[in-house]
Amino acid sequence: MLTGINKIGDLEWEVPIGYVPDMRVPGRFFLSRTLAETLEEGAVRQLANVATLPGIVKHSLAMPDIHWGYGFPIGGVAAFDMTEGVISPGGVGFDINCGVRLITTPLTEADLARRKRELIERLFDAVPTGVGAKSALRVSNKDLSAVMVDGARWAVERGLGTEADLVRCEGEGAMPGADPDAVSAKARQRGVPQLGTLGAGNHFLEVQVAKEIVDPEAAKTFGIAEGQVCFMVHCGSRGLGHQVATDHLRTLEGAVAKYGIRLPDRQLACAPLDSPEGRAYYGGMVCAANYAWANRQVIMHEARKVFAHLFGIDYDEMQLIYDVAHNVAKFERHDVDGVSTEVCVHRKGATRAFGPGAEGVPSEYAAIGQPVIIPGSMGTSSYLLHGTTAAMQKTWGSTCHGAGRVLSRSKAKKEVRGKELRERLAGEGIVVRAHSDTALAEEAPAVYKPSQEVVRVVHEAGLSHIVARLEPLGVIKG
DNA sequence: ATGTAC
Repeated sequence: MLTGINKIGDLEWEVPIGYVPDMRVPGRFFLSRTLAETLEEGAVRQLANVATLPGIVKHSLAMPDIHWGYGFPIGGVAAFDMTEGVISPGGVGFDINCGVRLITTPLTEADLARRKRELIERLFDAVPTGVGAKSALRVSNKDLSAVMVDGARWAVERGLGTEADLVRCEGEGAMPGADPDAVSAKARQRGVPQLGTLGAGNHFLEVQVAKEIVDPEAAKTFGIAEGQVCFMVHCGSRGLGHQVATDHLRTLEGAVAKYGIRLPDRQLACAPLDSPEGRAYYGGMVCAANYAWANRQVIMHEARKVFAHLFGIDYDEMQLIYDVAHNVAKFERHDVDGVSTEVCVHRKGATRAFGPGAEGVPSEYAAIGQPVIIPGSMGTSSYLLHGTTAAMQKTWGSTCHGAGRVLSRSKAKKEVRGKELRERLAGEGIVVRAHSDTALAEEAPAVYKPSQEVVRVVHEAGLSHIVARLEPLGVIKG
């Protein structure tokens, strides 16, 4: 699996120039021997292919949850310079701004005890789930334009959250540069009825307990303590983001020839950052990213109401720790050979992990670094970490995003029985609520790389440091 | 991930 790849550190590997033709920079990825057993040769080739793109700076990177994706590998990170560089939907993913947020409650596991099943049922009723899920919100086309520009703020201004929530979102829950004109009527049509819906696949809303505090100082700063019940929301931009990606891929496939870009794989369709096509994709992508932040904000609001009603606690006692994007391209300033330089960082299945003092980290967290939230697969631990200076130096301030899939959905359906899985998890005290047992089978823990191993690698490689481990108590899924 | 296929 690692033929032609050089080991350059305990957990660090280099894909040399020449691994595929026309590489401009080497590839680098972070992986343990254990994870190397499931490394796909195709994903490494994709990492190398990304290194052929114009304007790529330093390295084509991948995190330990690397696996095969559309064009770029999932777990991939790549930065492009502002003059020669390109922007590529394949480097972001179809689910633009898929991401995670983590919220604390004042409850303990004992407080939930007999009402856990009821809580999960109420959450399942309050948050629409499933592929075609429709929202209870009535969003007009004009509202949608505002959502695409203002992101999470749109929801907060309508009473679906607090100002404090916004400070605790990456980029305060919105990115600049939204261009609603770069979002097609079809994308709008898909987005209007879906704001505040969870979706399907690996998306979830999970009730968890902070089982283990690894870094007490950081935990205190983030406001989380051992034994505390939390909940986590993992979802993205739904049909709107998917449509934005699909629409712009088509125009960018045309742009590749227009700008004379040679690609080893047409799935790497891209355009210069400073081109009409590249700017249009960026503007549309930002709209979808902002929609996703509003989406997670609305879902958190609905879940807070359920907790407040069921347990008689105050809305404000449920504090957002942070919200991270793990599928997005952003303009950021980073050190390039000792010079602070603006680059376009693509993170596809990778989480920003800015370290202490970095610009963009909320002031209350500045001494620690930003919170990094890594969801586990169903029934396995999730992790709260913090960003590091090493990540700033090695990976454009990036770390992993979770457990990569190792078994396809079709294989999972053949090998796992959803009903048995649900019963087994119930035996472990984990209440699962979904529309179908088939949907559960596709998301069985066995079809994912072990998240604790992925997290161990980023922790030991210094790309982010573990603050707390969270165990699932109950989960709602599509 | 996704009105799970143009």
